[in-house]
Formats: sequence, C-alpha cells, structure tokens
Amino acid sequence: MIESDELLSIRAAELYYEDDKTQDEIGSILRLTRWKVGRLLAQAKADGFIRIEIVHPRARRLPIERRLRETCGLADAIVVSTAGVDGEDEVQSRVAQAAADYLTALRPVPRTLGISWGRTLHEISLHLEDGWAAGVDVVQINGGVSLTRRAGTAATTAVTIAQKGRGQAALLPSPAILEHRETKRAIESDRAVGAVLAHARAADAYLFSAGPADESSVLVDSGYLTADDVAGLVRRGAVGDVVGRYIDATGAVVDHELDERTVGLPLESLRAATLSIAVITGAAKHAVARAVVGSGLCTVLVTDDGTAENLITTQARTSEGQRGSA
Amino acid sequence: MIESDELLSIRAAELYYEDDKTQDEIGSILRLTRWKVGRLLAQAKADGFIRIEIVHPRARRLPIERRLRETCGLADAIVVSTAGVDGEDEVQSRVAQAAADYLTALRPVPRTLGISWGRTLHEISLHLEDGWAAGVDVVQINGGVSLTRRAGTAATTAVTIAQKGRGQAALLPSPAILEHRETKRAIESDRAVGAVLAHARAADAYLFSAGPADESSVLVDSGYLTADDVAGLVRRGAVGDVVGRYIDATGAVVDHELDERTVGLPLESLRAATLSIAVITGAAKHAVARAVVGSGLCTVLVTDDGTAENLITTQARTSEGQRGSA
DNA sequence: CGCCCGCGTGCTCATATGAGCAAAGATCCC
DNA sequence: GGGATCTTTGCTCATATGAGCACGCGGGCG
Repeated sequence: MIESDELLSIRAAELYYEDDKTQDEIGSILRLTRWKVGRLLAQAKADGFIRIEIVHPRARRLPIERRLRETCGLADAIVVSTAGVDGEDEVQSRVAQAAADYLTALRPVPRTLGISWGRTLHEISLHLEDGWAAGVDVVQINGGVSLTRRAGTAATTAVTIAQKGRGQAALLPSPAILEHRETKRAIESDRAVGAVLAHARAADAYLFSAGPADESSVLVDSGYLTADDVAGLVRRGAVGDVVGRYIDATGAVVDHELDERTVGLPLESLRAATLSIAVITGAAKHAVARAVVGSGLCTVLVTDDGTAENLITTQARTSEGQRGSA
Repeated sequence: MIESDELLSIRAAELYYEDDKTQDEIGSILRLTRWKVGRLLAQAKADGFIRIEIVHPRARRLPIERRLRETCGLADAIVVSTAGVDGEDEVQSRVAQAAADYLTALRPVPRTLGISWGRTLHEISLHLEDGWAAGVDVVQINGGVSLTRRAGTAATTAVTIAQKGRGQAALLPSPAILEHRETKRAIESDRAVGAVLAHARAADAYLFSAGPADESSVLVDSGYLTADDVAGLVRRGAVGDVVGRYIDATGAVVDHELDERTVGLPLESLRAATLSIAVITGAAKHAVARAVVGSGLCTVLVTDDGTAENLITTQARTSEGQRGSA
C-alpha cells in the first residue's frame, strides 16, 4: 500500500518533471484525480526523491545558508555550491568570487574596511570588479608584509582591493610575529604602526580568512613559525589561526605568550565588530571554521557547502559562545 | 549584458527552487517584473543550469525514452536511470526490474511468450511478481539447456517466468550450437524439438537479451564456442550475439556455416514479430545494442541511460535498416 | 450493534504561472 | 540621420497549481 504509493509518486514525478506533463494529464494517465497527483508529487518532494540542483559557477545554496544563519547565529551566510566542481582550487576560487560579490553588494558601503592577508584574501582581491566601491579605505589588520615568500602579496592584496574600490590602502608595516614581546610592544607604540592599528580598530567592517593548524599554514610558509611550533600548538588544542593568532575549538587564544608577540588587531575587536566577514573553505579548515563561527569571531561567513554542512551538523549541539545575530 | 542576465537568472533560480519564493516575490527582491523573472527562469532551464533528477531505484528517464523511440524507430523504449548507482550489477538489476515491470504492464497480455536465456533473462524472472499474468505459455526460442555450467539456469528461467505467470513452460531440448549442420537439421526435424520451435514461431511476443562479442559470452562460458572462435568472429565483424547467433554492426549473421549449426528461432522471426522486447545493458554491449536496434531485431528496448545515450548519438546518422514503428 | 474518530478523497476557490500580443527601445544599414 | 527590423518589455487572458474544507469510509471502543 505504502510501497505502491511510492512507486506511483515516482511515476508521477517522471511524467511531471521529465515529460513536462500537467498534473491533470498525469491524472488521466495513471487514473487518478489531479489532486491525488499533486499530493503524490508533494510527497515525492518531501521524501527527497526529487533533487533540484542549480549548476553554475556562481550558484549559491540558499536553504543551507538559512540553516547556517539560524543554527550558528550569524547575521548572514553565503554558501557556494560545489556541485560538479573538480578540484579544491576551483572551490576556493568560487568562494572568493562569492565573497567579492558579497562585498560589492554590501549596503551601506563600508567607508573603512579592515582586511587580513593570505591566499584567500588575495584571490578575493582578484575577483573584485574594478569600481566595486566609490572610495574605501582599506586597512591591514595584521602584520606580515615583508617575510612572505612571494614578497608583497599581502601589500598587493590590500592595494588591489583599495584601488578597485577607488580608495587608499593603509599597510601595517610590521612582521606578523616578533621574537620578543618587548619588540612587539615597541613596534606597536611606534607612530606608523600605532596609527594603522587605530585606523583598523575604527573600521566599519572586517574581511578575513583563517588558516588550518598544520604545516601548510602561511605562517609556517613565511617562516614566522616552524612546523614543530605548530605541532606544539596543536597538542595544546589549536585548530587554526585567525589574523595570525592560534585559537582552540572554543575560540580562545591557545598560547598567550605567542599571542603577545603577534602584531595586529586583537580578536576581541573582531568579536565586537558589527560586521566581520570570514571567508573559509576546504575540509582542512572545518575545525577552524567551527571555532570562528562558534566563538562569534564573525557575523558573516562565506564558505562552500561542504564546510557549511559540517558546521550545521556539528554546531547543532554546541550552541554556546554565540553572539546575538544582527 | 548577456553575462549579467545569466547571473540574474541564476539568482532567480536560487530564490525560486531553493528558497521556494514566488516569481512575484523574486521580482520585488531583484527589482524586476514577474514576467521578466519568468523569462529568466525559462532561460535558466533552457540553458541547462537547472538539473532536476529523480533519485529512486525504479526511476526511469522519460525524455531519453522519447528520443530513443524517435531516433531509432522503436515502438517503445524503457530507460532506467543510473543516477547514484554504484556498480554494473546494480544497473543490471534495475534494468531487469524495469523489464519485469514492463512485461507485467503489457496490454494485451501475451498468451505465448518466446524467451531466450542468460543472466539477464534469469534476473528478470526473479524480479517478476508472482501472479504477473493469469496464464502465459512460455517458450524457449533458442537451445542450450544442458551444457550451461550451473545446470538448468535456462530451464529455471523459463519455468520461473511461466509459474509466476500461472502458465506452462515449453523448453527447447537441444544444445545451442551443434558440431555438424546435419545433426542440427536432424534435431530440428525431431518432433519434440520441432513442435517447440513451431510454438516459438507462433508466439505473440519475444523477450530476449544479447551478448557481447568477447570471451565473457555465455556461449564461451558454456563451452559451445572457444575464446578463439569468438576472436575469429570479431575479426569478421561480429559485435555480439542474439539468441546464440552472432551478428555484425548491420545486424547480419556473420558466419552462415555457424548459424546453420545453431538451434532456435531464426533472426527473421524476431524481425517479423509485432512485439519483440530486447533487454540490453552495460558498456560492453553498446555495439550489440546498436546492431539490434538498428537492424530492427526488436520493437521495444529496455536499457540503461548510458546505453540509450550512446544509441541516440551514434544511431542519429545511420538511420537505415529500421523497421516501421508500430 | 452503533457511535465516534481519523484518514483519505474530491471538491471550491484563491493564487501562481505561462502564452500570446502590442508597444517601446535598440540596432543596423543605407 | 532616418527608417526598417529585430529584440525586449509589460500587459491581458487562459490555465495550472495549491490551500482549505466537507464528505464518506473503516476501524476501534463503549
């Protein structure tokens, strides 16, 4: 009885979706009233037998976005579809595109935008349309300009975003992590650095990514930390870094000594911001993403559907440490 | 301009299909009239950005069936979906299920059904519902009962189909291929065999499969032919066998001498039948399927979507040798 | 044995959608 | 620059669909 109904609903669905027949026609074919057909169709949909997929490089996943907003208390969530995408790189690129789109569509347009740097941010800068804004001050929120292997990526990112937005870039002329905390205090009190940090603290919006806690991190790549350092942090619970600061699953700083040697906006500023946009993709970053979202480091998350799914399922039970959604 | 329209249509599609918004609502969100939204949606569908898939073991592919009927001049075509199916075995099973369903739904119900034997037919027999018909005479249309490795599969198939259809099975008590054509003539003129063959020629409907022209064939497996024999046939153009007879791409018998040693219904009887149902699946059988369909050996084809796709694209240009559709 | 509850069914009506058409705008060719 | 044509746009109307409701049937309970 229930079995035959299922079969019927499949036949109805085939005729409806694949053969473009009207419910009434299906009714006369299967000897049912059109209302029965309608109910069968609704059932087939509810049972998940009908899968509607939108295949396009710029396609998003709206229902997942909604669930993500709700379960994680985010002001907004952008989830891009990875359907029919081959590589991790392609996904990265699509997420960056989505972040660029989001930034462009932001209203009110931020006057001052604080940004971190790294591969993700760089990609976003490339995807931004020229003239995406009419005058934005772009401010770096963490140090690290100089040591990067491909020198100047961080600077280029900031400058590109600023230029395309018809505005100025304020670079943070400092290493990401210093060897002694005294040096760090000294450099932060320097006018050039201090002014930029003050500027950063006053930003209307922040745009940042996060790194995984493994040796593939840019901080290792750039020579600020060794693979051993990172392994040590992982042993102490680190799941990844945000603007150069390693956090554990609860979003707390793992190593305070290290943190005090790290130049840039403190995490509290991100948590206090009315608009802070995190852009995080890839299976390697699921754990950091969870920590970032769960500890209220961002109000907006741009990510891929795999990460979103992971967040929704794992975050469901650990609904603590959230911040009120806007 | 065209680019932005595409983006718009994707956004509209997302809101429509994923967010269950009405076209009017989407119109006010995107600042468009609802007609524009409707057109955008139609465009997105036409461009193939919206993929609707029905995921169910018994799901069919109706639009492909239609194209298959039209391009290949078939009276009917059943194409099962392989979406989300893991192995070749699973596909086989689904196609067999579909064939069983088709047989059950056949109207008028055939009084006499001629069948071949083999793995496919056996599987169909298992999938048939008990009581699928109220009295069918099942007749074997080609020999080969005894030599099969798992003795009696051919007989079991026929008997199962007959029993479940509340009828009798008439077995063909003969090897598939004899060593001398004289023996073949002698055995065919024997009453027991001759009567069954006459019965078979008078069947209302035929149900058969086809084998690939390689060493995996049941004919090799059963010891009627050696792998070398088959290789020789392939060199002479064989693409596979139908009821024990090897045919080339045009559907013609490859080796007349061999054919004259083969016991069973001649291919002409299949071509002349008003209802002959071929059940063919798998990439290995694409070539035979093409020959069978192209040379009018069947009026109805039951297959998987991969094979169907292949048939449509390759058959498109070689539209010769077809028979008028019923 | 009859009554009541719950479910499935087919209805009425409101709403959503698609076809076809006339006007406006863009484009191209002279 | 002007006219012809081709595309795009917003409309009217017919059709398709979904929500809610009343009816009838069957099964459990008094």
